[in-house]
Amino acid sequence: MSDGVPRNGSLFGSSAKGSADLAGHPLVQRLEQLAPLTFEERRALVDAVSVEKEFPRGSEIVKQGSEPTVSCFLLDGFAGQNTYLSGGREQITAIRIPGDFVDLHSFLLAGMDHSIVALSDCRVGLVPHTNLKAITDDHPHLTRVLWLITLIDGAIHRAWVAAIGRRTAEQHLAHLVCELYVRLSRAGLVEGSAFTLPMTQSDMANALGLSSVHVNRVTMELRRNGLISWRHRVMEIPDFEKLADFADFDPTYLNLEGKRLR
Amino acid sequence: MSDGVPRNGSLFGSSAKGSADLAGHPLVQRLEQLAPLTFEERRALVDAVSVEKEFPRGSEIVKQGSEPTVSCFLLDGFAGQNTYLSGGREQITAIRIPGDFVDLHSFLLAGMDHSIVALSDCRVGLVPHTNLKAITDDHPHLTRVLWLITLIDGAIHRAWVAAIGRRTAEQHLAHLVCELYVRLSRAGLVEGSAFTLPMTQSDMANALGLSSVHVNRVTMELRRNGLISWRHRVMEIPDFEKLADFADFDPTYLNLEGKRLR
DNA sequence: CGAGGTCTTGAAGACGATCAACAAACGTGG
DNA sequence: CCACGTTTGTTGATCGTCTTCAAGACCTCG
Repeated sequence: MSDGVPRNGSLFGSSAKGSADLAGHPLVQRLEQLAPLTFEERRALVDAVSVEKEFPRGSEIVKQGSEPTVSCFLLDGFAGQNTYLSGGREQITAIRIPGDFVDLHSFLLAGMDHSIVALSDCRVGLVPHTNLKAITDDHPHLTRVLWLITLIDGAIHRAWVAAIGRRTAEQHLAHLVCELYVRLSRAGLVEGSAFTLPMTQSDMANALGLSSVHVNRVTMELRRNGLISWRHRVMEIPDFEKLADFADFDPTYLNLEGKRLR
Repeated sequence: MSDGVPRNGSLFGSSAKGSADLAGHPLVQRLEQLAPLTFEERRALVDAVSVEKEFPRGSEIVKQGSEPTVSCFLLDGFAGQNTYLSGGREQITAIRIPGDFVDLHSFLLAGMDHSIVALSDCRVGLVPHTNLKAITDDHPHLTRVLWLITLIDGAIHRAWVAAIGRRTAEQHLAHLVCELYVRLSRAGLVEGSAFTLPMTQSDMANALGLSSVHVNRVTMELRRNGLISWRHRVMEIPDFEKLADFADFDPTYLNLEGKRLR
């Protein structure tokens, strides 16, 4: 955790709130997309958030090698899970969007194997690990839903390994755009067929394991073929089916279907 | 779950066992490398295993697209998490060794986004999801350890994304060998500086996202430089430090350190 | 209006894929 | 134990994708 601006006064920070509000909390909304929660579970979840913090674009929200005692929930903005290698090489291993529990895994993992970097200005809710510990002691169902969140992260990683290993650069970019489109849809952040994508082509290159020059060329090729239009931080997808088809995109791994967890 | 030979009579299958035995169960051993367990927790874990099954090399232990009601624990042999794409392309996203809880994630995930394929003859213990459900209802600490196992899997996936995206083929192969060396050491499967690796160069190619021809060339280059000798299913590492250095291998992600979870 | 970041384009070269052929190892049955 | 077929490993030649380096155009924001 580095140079963010501490902030209090979250709309949902206090325990003295009515029950109606709880369903509107971004954390509750996200988890209830996976499984319904009881009032007590919502309460426990909302109360687990301690403070909010803001991070300017480019800043490190969590540092590789550190051992955090809180986990971050992304309220606003895009962030990247960034692994730094020797020789200045870096690789983004996941893109985090509003509503994502960015580093829930740091609750149990010993040390951070990657950084969390703000890809745009970010607003983050902090959840102390002690609170997560309490939740796992008292709320088995809620624990399973939290666990599930990290399992979906794992599935996304697998999809990335397959994409980077066996798809062409063009297909890979298309696949990532499909993934973001579906996830942002779920988060209510797609308007029509377009969404705001604050990442630069160079950020994208770090996510795809390519050079920024090649991302540029591949982007232009996809534009030429009418699969995407990506300009001025706006990604537009004229025909999602066509793009998904080209990318060989199968959304199974995003776990949209759900499963009875209670 | 396909054509395996069902088998009963596990040494630890019955509930009527003495307490001393439990610590020797491979499942217990694996979890206790991460955190100590109470007697009740060991009991619950061992009792969760229903039957054992065997799978010949090349067979599918779990099928992509299926919705398993049991999870598999690998007692013996090597298995690969294999993602199949269109056009016959395939990518291994993780290598499973004896002691690994191969598809624990299928407990909560809706459908399998990948297959589990036997890379050698395998012996597997089956754990019904209903039993895992019971564990998560009654044993918070044990639940956290199981969760942690899947989080380490996620960390391995991240390391693979970084390796495949930003390392040269030579470094990548070296990195994978380092990973296997460390994990097999923990499982007590390294003798001296060598271990049995039942995978073919072609399997390795599927894990590295390369062609088998190139894996062969890279292997020979590493041999020429004295970093590995890999022949007849035996991988030998004359100087692990040297190999780790070359591969830019940092074992943090394997979570060897541990953390207080109780 | 100017400066720094981002995008675009070109040219050259490295890395890895593909195709093809052969050698070595393995396993299976006679 | 050997013969034979199959799988796995090895090598060469050629091709394509993506990288690197370099320079210029375009934005955006102070």
